[in-house]
Amino acid sequence: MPSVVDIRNLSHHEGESVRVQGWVYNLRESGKLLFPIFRDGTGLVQGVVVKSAVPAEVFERVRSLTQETSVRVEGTVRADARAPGGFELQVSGVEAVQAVPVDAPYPITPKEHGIEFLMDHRHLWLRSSRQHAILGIRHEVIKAARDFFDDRSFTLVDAPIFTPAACEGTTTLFEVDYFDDKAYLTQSGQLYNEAAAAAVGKTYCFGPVFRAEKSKTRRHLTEFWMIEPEVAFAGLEDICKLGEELVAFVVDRVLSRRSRELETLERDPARLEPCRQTPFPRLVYDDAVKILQSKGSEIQWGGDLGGADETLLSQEFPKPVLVTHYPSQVKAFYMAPDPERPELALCVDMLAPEGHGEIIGGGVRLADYELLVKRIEENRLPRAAFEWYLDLRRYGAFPHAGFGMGIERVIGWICGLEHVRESIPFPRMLYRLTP
RNA sequence: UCCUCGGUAGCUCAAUGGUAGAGCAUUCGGCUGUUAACCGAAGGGUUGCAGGUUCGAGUCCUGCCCGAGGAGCCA
Repeated sequence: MPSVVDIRNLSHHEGESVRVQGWVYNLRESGKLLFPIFRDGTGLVQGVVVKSAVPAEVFERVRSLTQETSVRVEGTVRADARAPGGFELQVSGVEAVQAVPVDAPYPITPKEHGIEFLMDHRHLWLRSSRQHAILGIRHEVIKAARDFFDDRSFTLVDAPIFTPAACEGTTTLFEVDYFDDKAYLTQSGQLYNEAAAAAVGKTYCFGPVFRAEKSKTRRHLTEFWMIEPEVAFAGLEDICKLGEELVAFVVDRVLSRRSRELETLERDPARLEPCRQTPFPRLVYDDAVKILQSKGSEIQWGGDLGGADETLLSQEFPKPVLVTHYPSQVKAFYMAPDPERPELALCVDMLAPEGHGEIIGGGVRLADYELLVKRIEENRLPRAAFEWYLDLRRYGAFPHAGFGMGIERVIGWICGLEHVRESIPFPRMLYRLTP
């Protein structure tokens, strides 16, 4: 029996008899010729069946294959300029593992579909070449981000998903029953990262986070994945550098290893090319506000950047732009103040080009016990839930900084997606929980 | 939560208040190199739900449901 070969590797088996296992992608017919297209997750290959060259039953069996029927195919690999990709499979036999019934065909045809229909069939939509390419790039982005930290002696310390209290405001928390108590799904691993940093110096966590924001925009998910480094004794400049090096590293990896996927997505690599190199442009908040006002934004000093502001600003630069020193009032309670201008926070946001939004948010953490207690009270946060966090300021308080990078927005930017929902296999959004 | 747009065949969409249609998909027929093949034919409808106006409603009105885009919100 011929050995199983991945479609991606068929070109190395020219002239050999091989077996392919996968699914029927499409079937074209031309008189006494059949052109079934098979996919196996590694690629697509065109099969060829000539009626006069095979037993009638084999011809008939291929002819009756329905879209997405799972199959085992045997045939000979041959080079042919007329085949997409230059190689095709001269089919000698096919076995339908499960034939998709004629009266209940595969719903996603190789034609146009609306977003609602596609999202309802997300579990099947993933099989399409475009979604397949995005899955490949998502894998590469995650692998690259982890390699980046692993290669720099960061220790992965996983943060919990059930948490007793909010890292941020309480309005955006998903509450769940926890036996006789309440718990919340984490919004960030950040507070736990600070504990881990005191244990291992340089740490990161990577996992899903949850935000019950009733946001309905192309940049928002209620469940998304964040990679969050935290570095002991680091300052703002240290993590700005870390952030831009991370992003440049990820972009470089995708450009060098996933050019085929970018091509499938019709994403121009030239748009990403500059982002392989650091440094990235930097702006302090004061200047960002001035630029935005000169561009016609309504923003006033002291307010946070709106979605439109972020887009406007990002369009000024070919690379991601780092905005630092926001007013403390628009940032989280644990942000350290700038010693020179205490009304500002030592924080940084990185905005992706082309309006893909904030991809990194972080800063220097408040190390001072008294000030942290004051901030917790000012924000009306439940003190008891933060006692363990305050311990980090009682026992060897240390300056430290870190950030979180939202994986989906990075993928959305790199892939040039209209909406982040395509950057995660099964998006969770305001009005979508299935499939 | 608010604003805007939408819901008609499996899909994408048409249809002055007057017989509900096309393309694709499906099935059948034709074609020995197709490239989202092409050509011909057939089958396929509770027009999101409920009520109202009207001789007559896919179309107008009211309410509801679902979805999309955006806003607010969002380290």
